[in-house]
Amino acid sequence: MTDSLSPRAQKLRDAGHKLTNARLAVLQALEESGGHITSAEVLGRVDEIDSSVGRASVFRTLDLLTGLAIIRPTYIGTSMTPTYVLLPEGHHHHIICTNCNRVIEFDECGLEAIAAELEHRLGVRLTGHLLEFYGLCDQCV
Amino acid sequence: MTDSLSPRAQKLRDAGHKLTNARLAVLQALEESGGHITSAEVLGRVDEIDSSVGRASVFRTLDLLTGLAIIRPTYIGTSMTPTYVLLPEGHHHHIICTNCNRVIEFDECGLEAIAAELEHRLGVRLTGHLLEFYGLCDQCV
DNA sequence: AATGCATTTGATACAGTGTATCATTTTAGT
DNA sequence: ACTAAAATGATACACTGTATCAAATGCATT
Repeated sequence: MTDSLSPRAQKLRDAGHKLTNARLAVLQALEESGGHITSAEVLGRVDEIDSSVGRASVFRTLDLLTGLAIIRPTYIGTSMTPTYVLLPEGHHHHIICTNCNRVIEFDECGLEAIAAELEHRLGVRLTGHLLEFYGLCDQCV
Repeated sequence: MTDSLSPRAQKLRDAGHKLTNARLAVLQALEESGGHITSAEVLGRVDEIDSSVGRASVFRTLDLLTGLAIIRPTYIGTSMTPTYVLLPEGHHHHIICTNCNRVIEFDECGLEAIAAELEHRLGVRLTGHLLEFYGLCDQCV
């Protein structure tokens, strides 16, 4: 059967991973979430989608998707189990190897441009990136 | 006494917070760390600096420093207690209000330039930002 | 369609992190 | 020095993410 897969499911398969019920359920939960979702919410949604999916598989899948740059865990509000990064001048840029966790620092200039430049200069293979600004919204200033 | 304070300690005070032993110990631990450090390592270093500092104060201070954009928790490697962010095209940009945790999405263009533009257009007050790329380093490609 | 095998799974029990609570201490302005 | 407000430390707890491993499953091949 040549089922039409979601782009993300296709990406999973292309990377050599099996499309299991657990993984598809997590993907569905993420896609239905609107873009921002906690692990607790993923667990809840997945349980509704397929209650036979185990807790461990959900976390395993989230890690897998993170490694593929399909999702990225981030801190909204309070902190839990982080690696703290000093922001010397109010900002910081780095590449994290998703395989060996090495951190390679560099100076900022462009964005899409710098990605290509970094891939060429450092021999890295970039699959995604995240830019976050911090501060106060108009309701809180 | 007009002690010379570290820039970060000054920032803390300027924001209206008291300079306690616990906070100074955490700052020192962070500054001695080289820039990347886990909470467990902070706890260890702080214990060496001043063993009377309690566990709770360390976490409180880390949250405080995060709110001031002095540090920023991030995931290096595996995940713990995250808010998962979908990366539609392999990347994503947003502002997180450190007070009410609201997320405001926007499209990327510059970097320092876009920060100023966002402050003007959205009425937000930005104190810092973080740009992360994901992928494989040259040893792992 | 059936087979075979590496991958993945789910259940459980556990380790560790971050938090709530609150009486006591400390900071810093007067 | 005095004082009020802010912050602390100790403890006990809730909860998250993980290790383990026998059983199940995806999927390439026949």
